[in-house]
Amino acid sequence: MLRELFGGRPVRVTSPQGRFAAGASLLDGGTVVTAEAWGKQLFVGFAAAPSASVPQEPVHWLRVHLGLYGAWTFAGDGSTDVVHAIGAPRRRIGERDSLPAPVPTPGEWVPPAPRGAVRARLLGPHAVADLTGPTACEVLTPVEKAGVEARLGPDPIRPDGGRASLDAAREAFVARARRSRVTVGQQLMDQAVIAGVGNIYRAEALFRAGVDPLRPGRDVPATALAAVWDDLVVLMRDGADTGRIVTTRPEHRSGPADGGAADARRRTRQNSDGDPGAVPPEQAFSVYHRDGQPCRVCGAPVLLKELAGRNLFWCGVCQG
DNA sequence: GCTGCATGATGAG
DNA sequence: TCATCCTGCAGCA
Repeated sequence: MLRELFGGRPVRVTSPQGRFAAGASLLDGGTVVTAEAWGKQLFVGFAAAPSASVPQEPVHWLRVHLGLYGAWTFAGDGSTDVVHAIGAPRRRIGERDSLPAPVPTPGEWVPPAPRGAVRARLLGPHAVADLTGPTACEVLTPVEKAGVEARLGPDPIRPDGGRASLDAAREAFVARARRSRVTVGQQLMDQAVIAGVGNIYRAEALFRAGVDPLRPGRDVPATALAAVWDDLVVLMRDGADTGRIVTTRPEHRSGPADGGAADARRRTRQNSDGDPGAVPPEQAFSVYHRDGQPCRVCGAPVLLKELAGRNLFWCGVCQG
């Protein structure tokens, strides 16, 4: 999307909040030539100057990691149809903040003032992207970027998994997880083991595979780990497509009487919540944030335990 | 107005 | 294992 919004033309890069001022000045006036993701990291490639014919190799890479509360919010003149936000904003520019209505004459579009603590702002002729609250926002050289990527595990969303092939990526994940007696629950959160999995996918993928998250990685059968990988390939790509995480199987989604529905809505808001066609938020997860409620499959109460500083949710029966 | 919480990661001890 | 970084918002007074 950043490519669509800003690609090919010089982009103004600023740091309204000020904490990214030095990096912004390095990028300001450059051209976005590519944007790619590896796990939770976003890399935006900037070429120094626009050029009509010569293919542009990035000289700077903007590395962004949203972390827990980082978010992108987007606004534009309406000439490009984009989502309003990515990440953890409880607001959407297009909803509450209400953008200036699409201007009939795009040339006169004026970007809205930055709202909140905007670390970085990318501004093109027709659109603006504001970054708030990231864990990481820095400018890297191509060599530094390669160094970051070398430390990341395979990524189920990437077409080749970030390895020679998707099969090779799966094998790398399985072998790495079975190398250690660290619990598989912790390993799924380790970006060097597998990139891109967070607390939701960790809990949900292990539930779907019937794997006990507290089991040491080396004791989990390779077939089970391979199944977890294959499942994550489907789940995470679907999530990337829809901008929304849904991990329940249709037959396990309960009706409106589902306990804790309001609670689930409050605790994890996602894109397109409220969309009549979408799976309602209180039915999107099997175990995540469902502690104390009955397992959708067996009825046993969903368990909660703090593991390495993060909440782990699982069913002690289905994942026993 | 204040407090606590959140889909993360890092560094000290 | 803990503190710390960072931000916005729901839930409270």
